[in-house]
Amino acid sequence: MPVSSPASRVLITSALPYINGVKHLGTLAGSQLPADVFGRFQRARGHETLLICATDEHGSTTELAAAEAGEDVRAFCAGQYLLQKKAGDGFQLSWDHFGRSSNPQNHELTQHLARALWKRGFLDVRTTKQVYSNADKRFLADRYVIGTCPHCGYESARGDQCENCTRVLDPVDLINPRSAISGSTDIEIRDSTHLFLKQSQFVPQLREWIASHKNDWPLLVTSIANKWLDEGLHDRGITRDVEWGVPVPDDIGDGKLKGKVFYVWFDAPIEYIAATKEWADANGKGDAWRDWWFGEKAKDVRYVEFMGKDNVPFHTVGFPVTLLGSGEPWKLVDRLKGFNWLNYYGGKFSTSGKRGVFMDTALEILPADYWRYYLMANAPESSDSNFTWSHFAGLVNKDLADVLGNFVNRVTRFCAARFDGKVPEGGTYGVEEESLASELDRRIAQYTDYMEAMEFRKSVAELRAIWVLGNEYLTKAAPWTTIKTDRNKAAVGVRMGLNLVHLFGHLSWPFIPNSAMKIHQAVMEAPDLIPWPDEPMAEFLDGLTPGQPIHPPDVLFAKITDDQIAAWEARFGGPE
RNA sequence: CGCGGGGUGGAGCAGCCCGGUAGCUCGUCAGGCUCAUAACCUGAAGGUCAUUGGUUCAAAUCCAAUCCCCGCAACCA
Repeated sequence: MPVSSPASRVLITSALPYINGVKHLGTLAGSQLPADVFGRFQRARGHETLLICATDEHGSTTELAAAEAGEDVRAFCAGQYLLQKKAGDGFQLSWDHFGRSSNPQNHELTQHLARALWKRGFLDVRTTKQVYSNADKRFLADRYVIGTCPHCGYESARGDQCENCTRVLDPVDLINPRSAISGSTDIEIRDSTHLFLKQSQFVPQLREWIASHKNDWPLLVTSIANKWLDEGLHDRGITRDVEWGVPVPDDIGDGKLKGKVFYVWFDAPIEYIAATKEWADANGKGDAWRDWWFGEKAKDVRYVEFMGKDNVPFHTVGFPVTLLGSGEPWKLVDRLKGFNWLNYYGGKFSTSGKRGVFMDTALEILPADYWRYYLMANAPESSDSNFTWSHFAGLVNKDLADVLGNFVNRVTRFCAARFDGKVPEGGTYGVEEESLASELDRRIAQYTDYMEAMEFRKSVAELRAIWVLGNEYLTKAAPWTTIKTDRNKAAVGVRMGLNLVHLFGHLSWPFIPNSAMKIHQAVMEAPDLIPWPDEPMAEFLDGLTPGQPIHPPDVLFAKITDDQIAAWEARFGGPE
């Protein structure tokens, strides 16, 4: 049967969602959701699995958002954290721990790793020119400086790039520069001292490491990683002149970095580890977190990361350099699954433009499983993919409602009507049933392989094909016909149908956990964690006890109507 | 010539690494069934695989050039 996997412990992280604002479906599709699906799959297979995520909270963007909301940054983050946690729970994201990068565990670990890097000579103190706004009393990141583009004359060019002519800019080149925050022109260039991570020294090591994963990372990931190395890896500033972050300790940089904090992209990935410590602390597990990340005990851990393509450089370059440079035996990622973007009608999801669907509003409209199924069936694996309401409705209506939901419905209803709502007794499985079982053995092995390979589109297609086998079988068995002449024969068809319902509950659980639970409960009590079937199908499909009662569920998946599509296109944006 | 990804029947995708009858889902059309959410099952039509040139007995697949779409370009996260 299914392939066996080498490691018995699986550590899974998904890219940390930025704290500011509930994320849209594209963010969900590219990191948190596939991490959850994969985590559920690994748990179902009986592996010890740890699924970690957290909010990424630091940085000037948060400070400014808090100021705009008129809140203290800490209170602001606490509120946003709860919103994100709630949205994730609503989507049934089964994290073992959902942490916060602002927690003490991360402060401690970030400072520890920085000290290790400093002691080993991998951090440089350098002075750079920064734009300072007197009105805002703060240094401005490049993108917060606005002025006239020296190339094309566009008046609202940002300091990092002109949106009009697309040229890359330096904020000091802008004509009539002003603060994007206050609009003030009272700005000046000041010197500021920062720590730089000497990434450039790690190029050969990184190159070798990335090359070793040529076959188990997606092309997208190795391409992006190699691109950074090929273009010449620059040392990277890892501190910022903002308030909200992990402070640089006094013993680094000979006191020249007083008042500075680490840049979010330095401390955010460290939070993967720190969140694991949060998990251990919260559950009285002591040093158990180290066994997942550090030294000999972590060697049999298979570590898998999920992220959108924007995050790939930080996970293939920045974070590995932090860990390697520390000189300590930290676990590096084994398998890195990167995703392209999910677009909305060909364009970006946009908070300000009110385009697209966000996690909280999505759940107001439809149950989590509808979204989970669609987002994984349509996962942007090989290229960007595109959300449209009619595509979404098509998948939900056809696959979930017609193929799966209706199958469960027709089997259980017929059983209730003609067999007293109990698993029918009588008759024995014959050639049709044996042939179905061996076909399912093949299909499930393929499905399992795809899941293990994290090929989610193909996995869903295989799962769907398995559901279709149920309908095919039932049509051939036609118990509604045979019952007129041969009750035992009809009993065989219905009994097999109910066993298939049971099977579908098991196989569907990673993708659509709530529905899978309902499907399973139609034929018997369901455990909280529905295991992956590893026995031969001939055995599994004989698992229900004749005579036991069943419980036909209500309609599992309601169809999406054309009126709803039209209403949602009007509400969330649709074809231009 | 900045970099990466993509361009395959009406729509969405697989196949490309390791050349050898072009595959899947939706949609369309026809038939079957009537247990079921007007659903399910069977069959059919529909593609010069972006374009051009090359290598080869043979190219969606390898090579070269061109065109188009998306994203990125290091202080946005």
